[in-house]
Amino acid sequence: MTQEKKESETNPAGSGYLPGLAIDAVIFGFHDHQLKVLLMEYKRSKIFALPGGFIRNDEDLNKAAHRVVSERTGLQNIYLEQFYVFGDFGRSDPRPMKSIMTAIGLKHDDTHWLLQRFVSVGYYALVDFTKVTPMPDKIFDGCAWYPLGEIPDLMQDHALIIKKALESLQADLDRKLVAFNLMPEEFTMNELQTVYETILDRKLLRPAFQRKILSLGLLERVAKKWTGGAHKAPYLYKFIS
Amino acid sequence: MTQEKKESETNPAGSGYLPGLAIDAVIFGFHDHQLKVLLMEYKRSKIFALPGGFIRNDEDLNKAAHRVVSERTGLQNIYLEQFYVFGDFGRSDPRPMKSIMTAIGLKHDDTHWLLQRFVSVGYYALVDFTKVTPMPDKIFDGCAWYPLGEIPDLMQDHALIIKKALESLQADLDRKLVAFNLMPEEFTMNELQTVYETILDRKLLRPAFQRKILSLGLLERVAKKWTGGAHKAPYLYKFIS
DNA sequence: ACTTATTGTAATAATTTGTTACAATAATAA
DNA sequence: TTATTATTGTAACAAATTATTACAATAAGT
Repeated sequence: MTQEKKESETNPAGSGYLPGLAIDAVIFGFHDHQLKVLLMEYKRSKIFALPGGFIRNDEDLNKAAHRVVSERTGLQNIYLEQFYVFGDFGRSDPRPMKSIMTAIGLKHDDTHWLLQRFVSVGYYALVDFTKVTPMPDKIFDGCAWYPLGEIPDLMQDHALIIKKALESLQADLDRKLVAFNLMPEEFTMNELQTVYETILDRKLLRPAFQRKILSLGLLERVAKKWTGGAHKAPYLYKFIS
Repeated sequence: MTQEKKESETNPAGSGYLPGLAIDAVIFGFHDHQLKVLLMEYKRSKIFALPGGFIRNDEDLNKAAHRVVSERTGLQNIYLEQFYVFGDFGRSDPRPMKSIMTAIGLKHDDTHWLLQRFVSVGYYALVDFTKVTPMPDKIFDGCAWYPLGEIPDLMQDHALIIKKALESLQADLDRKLVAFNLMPEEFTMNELQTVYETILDRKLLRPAFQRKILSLGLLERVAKKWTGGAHKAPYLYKFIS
């Protein structure tokens, strides 16, 4: 099965996939007190890009997005949110892709489907950093986490896509309950607060935060966590419902 | 110019337009104490649909959406918001379109581009009802307003698209300042409150609403309005910024 | 003038959010 | 063992926001 599909991803006409339509995924993880995103790299030419993919002729768009994110993270059942469609005429600069295709020895002329105009549906994903195994694909031989403050130059409009994804995440933060998807199974209140503060890019007051979060009734106290620090041990919480 | 474009919209291959990608617009207006949407009707077979269109090869997606909405309303500079992409495999039932094409004598077989799978980008528009001149298109010979409570059966997943559009509008209502786009130049506080109540589908308290809206500092008092009613005359306001 | 309906806003109550304060630890050092 | 230190959990209070009640100010009609 995968053989055939991968074939069609590199054939010149792109048969088997919806033409002109792509998915770009901004996969957020939290680690080391930072928000990070998963980026693909074509190492030879140091070209960076968001994880992306195409939609099969018989595949739901949202299913395709889940597939793309699963293929890069190794995870199933990921929290995914459509946030914007990037459809400007000028967004598809074919040059970086062209130089990659030349470098990997993929035969192509200017009519190769990967070099045409693409409209791209932007999704953001929230994942438990500790569970992810970054996986390269056919075209990009690197796949790794980059802190939001240290994003390298990206292909096409991918920097804008990340910016819009972050803005959407910030807006969704209290309307939905998205932040929990970034946490491991068990976490302290302080860790959760740090995630909120990092996403919103501002400090929150500890007592107010704790009161607000606990009042949602979504957290269950698991046990105390001995951190080894010279102070009272915090509770561990886990998400219920 | 328009001649050529209209030609390409009905030719069997759909040349000149991005393949497989469409725009559906939920155009909201407010009139007679009701939220209404603009619907297209093919009168012979009583088939109803949302106003929609396609994206030209050299056209920005958002520009295309503005064009689509302008063509149906006669208005320029419309408030438009992308809200969701509808991309399920099963959403494109070709039968209604087929029967219309037969009825209008458009030659086609099953490979005609209008009968293929489409992914559709959903936009909602907010317009001043009193300024709109509903305009039919090549395929649908009717274009008229329908109150949200009296929407007829619609093609494909267009009922779902309206539902999602309304949910997005509700969510955007206080984060952005969208409601003003539904108002005429000058309006009373009561009229504005009715719009809010209709969108949110719940009653609001008059003093709280007035205080909140005025505290935004976006409204200017114009003059009193003599309604002819046996009571104090309300102020008229207009939107400043 | 008196009545009625509705407006604009003041006054008060309830709720939510922001801030300060402090007792309860877990480790380390005296 | 007993301070000392850092951090946690939460109470207590303050400020701000939002909800509710109340009422004077009209614009007609009676």
